Amino acid sequence: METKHAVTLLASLAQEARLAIFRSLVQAGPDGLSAGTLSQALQIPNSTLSFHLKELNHAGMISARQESRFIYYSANYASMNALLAYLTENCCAGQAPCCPDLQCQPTQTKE
Amino acid sequence: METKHAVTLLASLAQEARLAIFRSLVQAGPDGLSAGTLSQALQIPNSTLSFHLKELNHAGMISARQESRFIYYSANYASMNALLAYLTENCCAGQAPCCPDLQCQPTQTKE
DNA sequence: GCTACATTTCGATATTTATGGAAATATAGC
DNA sequence: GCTATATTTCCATAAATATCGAAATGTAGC
Repeated sequence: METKHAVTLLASLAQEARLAIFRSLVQAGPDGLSAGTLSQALQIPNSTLSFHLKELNHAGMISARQESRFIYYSANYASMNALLAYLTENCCAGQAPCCPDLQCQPTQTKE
Repeated sequence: METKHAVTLLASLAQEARLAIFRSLVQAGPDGLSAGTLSQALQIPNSTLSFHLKELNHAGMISARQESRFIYYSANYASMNALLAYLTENCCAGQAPCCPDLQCQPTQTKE
């Protein structure tokens, strides 16, 4: 992953409303939730929510699909994984287990 | 973890220079690197670097320790783990394996 | 094509964040 | 306490981001 992309992904999550949106979608699973459902559940005005959904979608953190008059948003698990792997990449220069706290064991750098 | 703290942690990483700093520290391991070493390695002016180190430190993403005239900064692995766990918490409402892509298997919500 | 509903875009404003030179502060050896 | 070095604070400026009402756009059923 490129650094700039990682920054974009992180920035898309580094905002209270957007983090709440993303976590709701993570918990909702692959089917996701409609914009209206999110607006109601999180008590965010439509225009504000739309702005944040656009940020997350543009970053690639979530996906959108149209279904009837609704637009369903869902978490992009692949992006989340790539981000987590990037953050822990080459931890301690590969000298495991120097970071015993790490629950995740992402693969070493591949590119 | 509280939402606001998670946002602070994410925001501390959502900046190109800071992400580079953090990843350098992750790779350096528990001993960390001095401010001067980072400044030189990443080609960041001292004042700018100091600003970013403060941000990371204040967020709790890194730690600082004085040693002689140098200040060594190191990645806070516990914070990173907590953040990763928070992001994937209660994924798909616990209906594994609905998100087969997830490499990480963080514990379910505990609080 | 009219109506109803879902969602986004526009626009103006307020707030936060990033940058880096110069000056200030801290630490240590002599 | 003087000198050298490491790091931070101060400051002014520039740039990016968040908010949300009102208006516009899409979608579908009749």
